[in-house]
Amino acid sequence: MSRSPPQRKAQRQRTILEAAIRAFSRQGYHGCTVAQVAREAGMADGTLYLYFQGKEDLLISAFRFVLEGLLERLDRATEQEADPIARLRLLVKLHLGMMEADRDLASFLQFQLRQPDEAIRHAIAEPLTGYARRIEAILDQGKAVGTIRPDISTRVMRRVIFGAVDETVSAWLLHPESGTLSTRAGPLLEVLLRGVTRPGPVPAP
Amino acid sequence: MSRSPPQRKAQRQRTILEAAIRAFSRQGYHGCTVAQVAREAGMADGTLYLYFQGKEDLLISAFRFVLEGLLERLDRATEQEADPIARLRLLVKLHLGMMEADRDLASFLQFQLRQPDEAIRHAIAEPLTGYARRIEAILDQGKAVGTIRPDISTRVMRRVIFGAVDETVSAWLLHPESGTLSTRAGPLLEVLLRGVTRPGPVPAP
Amino acid sequence: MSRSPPQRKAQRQRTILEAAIRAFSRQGYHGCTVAQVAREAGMADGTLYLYFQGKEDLLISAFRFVLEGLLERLDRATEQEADPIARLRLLVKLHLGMMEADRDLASFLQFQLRQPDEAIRHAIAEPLTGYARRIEAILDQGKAVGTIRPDISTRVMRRVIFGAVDETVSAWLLHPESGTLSTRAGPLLEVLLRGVTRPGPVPAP
Amino acid sequence: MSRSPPQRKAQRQRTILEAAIRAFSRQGYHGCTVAQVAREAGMADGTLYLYFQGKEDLLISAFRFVLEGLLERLDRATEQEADPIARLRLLVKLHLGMMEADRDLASFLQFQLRQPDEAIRHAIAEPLTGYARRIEAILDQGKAVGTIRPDISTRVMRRVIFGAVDETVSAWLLHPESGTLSTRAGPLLEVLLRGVTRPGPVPAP
DNA sequence: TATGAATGAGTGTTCATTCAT
DNA sequence: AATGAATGAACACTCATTCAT
Repeated sequence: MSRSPPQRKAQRQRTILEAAIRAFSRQGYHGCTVAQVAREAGMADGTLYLYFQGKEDLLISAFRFVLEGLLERLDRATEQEADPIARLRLLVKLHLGMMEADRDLASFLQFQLRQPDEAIRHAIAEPLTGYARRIEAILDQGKAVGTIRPDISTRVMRRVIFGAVDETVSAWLLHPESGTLSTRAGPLLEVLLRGVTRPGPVPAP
Repeated sequence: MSRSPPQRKAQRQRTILEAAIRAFSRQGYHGCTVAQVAREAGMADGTLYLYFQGKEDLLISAFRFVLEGLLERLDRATEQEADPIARLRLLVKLHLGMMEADRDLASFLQFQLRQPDEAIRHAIAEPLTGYARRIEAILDQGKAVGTIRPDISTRVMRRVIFGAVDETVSAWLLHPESGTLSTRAGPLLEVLLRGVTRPGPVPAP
Repeated sequence: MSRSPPQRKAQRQRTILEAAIRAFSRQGYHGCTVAQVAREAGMADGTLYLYFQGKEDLLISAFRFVLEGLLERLDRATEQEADPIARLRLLVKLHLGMMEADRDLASFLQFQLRQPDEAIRHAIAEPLTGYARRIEAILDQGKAVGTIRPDISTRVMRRVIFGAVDETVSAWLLHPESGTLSTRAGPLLEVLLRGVTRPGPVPAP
Repeated sequence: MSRSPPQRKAQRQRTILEAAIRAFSRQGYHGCTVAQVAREAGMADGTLYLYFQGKEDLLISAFRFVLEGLLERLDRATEQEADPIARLRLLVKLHLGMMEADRDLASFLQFQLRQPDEAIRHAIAEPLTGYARRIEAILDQGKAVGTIRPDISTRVMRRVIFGAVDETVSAWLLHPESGTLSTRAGPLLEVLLRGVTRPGPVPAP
């Protein structure tokens, strides 16, 4: 039974985006031709242009598709958990788990996301901000209940968390032989939560 | 008085690399033509090829040039300091300070470094590893003297530190209006050293 | 009440041709897509191909349609008039009047007719020749009754007349602000009939 | 002996323009690829772009090149002649002679000049106006000395002359078998000067 | 009969690289 | 050593045409 037209169009777009993610992650946005994406999607070159404005639109749409998918899954998974620390644990574990489950997607996100092109950066700013807000909401909640330290700006902590997770994924992609990704969640969280120093009086700056 | 030939050649290469860094940081590696780099360096297109193999060699050489310069300055500045925690503080402050002092260089490093091209990644792996080793050396030293916690793998902690610093610089580049970079060193280090949680018994996972 | 099939088909073709004339006149044959013609005609792209072989056939058919319509109307209007000079006056006035009445059509004829493509030229040669024959018939008739000078080849005179009218229409299309087209018929005819020189002995060549 | 750089550049541009005129005249602007023009000029595709902005600039530049060349030669030839009628004769004869001498150039002018594209039309308007001004100057001069009739607007007469010459050239290009072009100047001028009617009282409209 | 999604050949243009001067 | 004119391979994108529905 064939789907109704709008569903068919959405399905087609999804097929193309998934092909684009695979192609871009393997060869990079600039190292990849539109023809290769089309071939990966099993279509003719021209067909892509029925669904996307051009190559750049393909990249931007792929980012939004991926990021929004991640956010949605994170939200669904963390909404049950009330405790901020537990939510943070969940978020990091899920993030690492999803990256490990789809290596193409992870590679796409880690290595294609930092495009120097202003237009691209602007277009993906919103979903990225969405991710940052999730972390900050957890931290603020933790401050409210007293489990997150109040003396540090939420934004600074968010950057540490985001940067640490990001770097962990990148390192795993570059050296996959060094082990699984999801098992790194534990130690990573331990450092994020308690710092690198042995408990005791902090040395003065 | 003209310099001796080898010095003259090195000087010329340096001029070209600095031009390349400016050009790449502004327009991105792929958004930039060799002709633009040549113009920025005040030479003819063909001249670049007397000093570098091609565009890619230019990028790789620029990375090495920048990274080795950074490492050298970090080494010179931290060699005096014996205490691991103090050295870590110094390293982070210096890193942020150098990025703030040369925005083109910072932009170049943050946004051009993650190239999906395998050849490029391979070529810059060595100096990047050098940076990682500096951090790990400090951490190991700290473990030895007992100020760094021994229960977490050095590599995991290094990734957290590197990722956090990296993300902090990126955020500053994307939102320069939000303040100076070097003043962020204090809170950032505080989080890295002590974690995001309020001191007390850690909640069980 | 629906028409009989052949009439319906002819009606449909006419709709398409009129749409093509509008579209081609506005954007030019090469600046216009088949999709635009279809949209102008209120049909799907593919439908055009049920009535015409392709884009070129559309152009050629449009030319024949327009030229044959013009000829028919000219014939109907001039058949009553017996005097050659009067018929020539009528023909020029009608031509200008028809162009003025349908600017799209005029634009189409003036700017699309001279196609460098050999196949197109060949295909529209016949109706164009028909127009030339009308003028020549009038001139020959004038020669017969003695009002047109016999010392000049009919073909040369026909070219002067055709060229002058053609240029007048073109100039009006390019500079519509300079006035109405039909009022130019009088002076134009005066020049064609009596020349640009003040009456008197012609200067020797 | 090699020429100095500016001469070399101008020479190169000229080579390209002459190749473009040949290619466009044979296949039409739209039926011709940039690669074909390059091949005709004996260069690589990319070389054209060192001298012209693109295909459209090539067309516009070719028009200006041709028209300015024609005007210059017309001016040089007619400047000696003082009598307006004689100058008009000269102008028409020269025009036909130049067209006959270079069939590619004639074909290019007659069939490519009427481009529906607004930008192209605008760009070639100026040299075309120059040609019109030459004719009008002669006519006004004739009115002043009394050999051109004063009762008809100069502009109307100019259009008749221009249109008649234009149509004569076009007809010769389309039917080259019907004879030489320059011998048509005499009868053509006779009609333009004295009209198509046998001398005598003009029939009332 | 009518549709419009899909096709894929075709083209203007860019740009890294070379090499004669 | 330095130049910069010349090259030509490569690529994003268009659009006339087809055909399954």
